[in-house]
Amino acid sequence: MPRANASAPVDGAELQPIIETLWAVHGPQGWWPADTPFEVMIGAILTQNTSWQNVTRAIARLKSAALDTPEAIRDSPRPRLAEAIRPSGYFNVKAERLQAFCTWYLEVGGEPALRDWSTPAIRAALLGVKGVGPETADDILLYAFHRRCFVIDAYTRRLFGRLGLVTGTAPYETLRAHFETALADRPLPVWQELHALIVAHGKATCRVRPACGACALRPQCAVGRGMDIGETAGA
DNA sequence: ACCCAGGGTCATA
DNA sequence: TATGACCATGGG
Repeated sequence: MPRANASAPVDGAELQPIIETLWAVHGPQGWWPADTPFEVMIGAILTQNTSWQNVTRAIARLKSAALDTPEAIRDSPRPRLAEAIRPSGYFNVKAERLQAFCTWYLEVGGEPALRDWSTPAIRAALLGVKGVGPETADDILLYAFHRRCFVIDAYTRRLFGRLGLVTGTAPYETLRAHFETALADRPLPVWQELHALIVAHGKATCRVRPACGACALRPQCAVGRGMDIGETAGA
């Protein structure tokens, strides 16, 4: 089985034309879709393995229930919080995660205090909160704290795995290191926009069943050129 | 009636 | 280290 050069790390020179193509096709995304940094953080937890549309419902319900501040979420009876976020799915699990997060957030002094923390310090602290894993932490760092952390999500694994630039199943930290090296000399907005563009492309084109016929990246894509990268799923 | 969605934790080997 | 079970709603 040809592995399509799958162990090669992402390279800045290879990344640039991909960014330009995605930008040309999907346009500026303006992520993260939220009004405040705190809302970004809540949304990052609510969107775990869940469509964003369901998350917007949950956030609207949090606002109507006056559960849109860290204090209110922390102090709410858990069943009441869970009911408010019901549309996001996993509502019992996520209610516990939101409260764990808000408890931590208030303990450390919120954004005013966290602004002065180094990126690795915030990241380590976030990962210490039960229910915050690497992707959620990097969402929060990139879009709420404006730090240059690259988010590895299912869309990123799928797209770049198919492109043949990474092994899609590689450990999170391996992929993050590859992308962060490739983006090292790029400014924050490029990091934010690239992740958003990857999601847009993953929804519109590089879906589970890919629409290669309509894909602008096809010429530079291993799957688009008909290579087998080990996705057995195709029926 | 499926499959999928901007994951994470915990138990098991 | 690496799988698998579990969590649960709403759209295609």
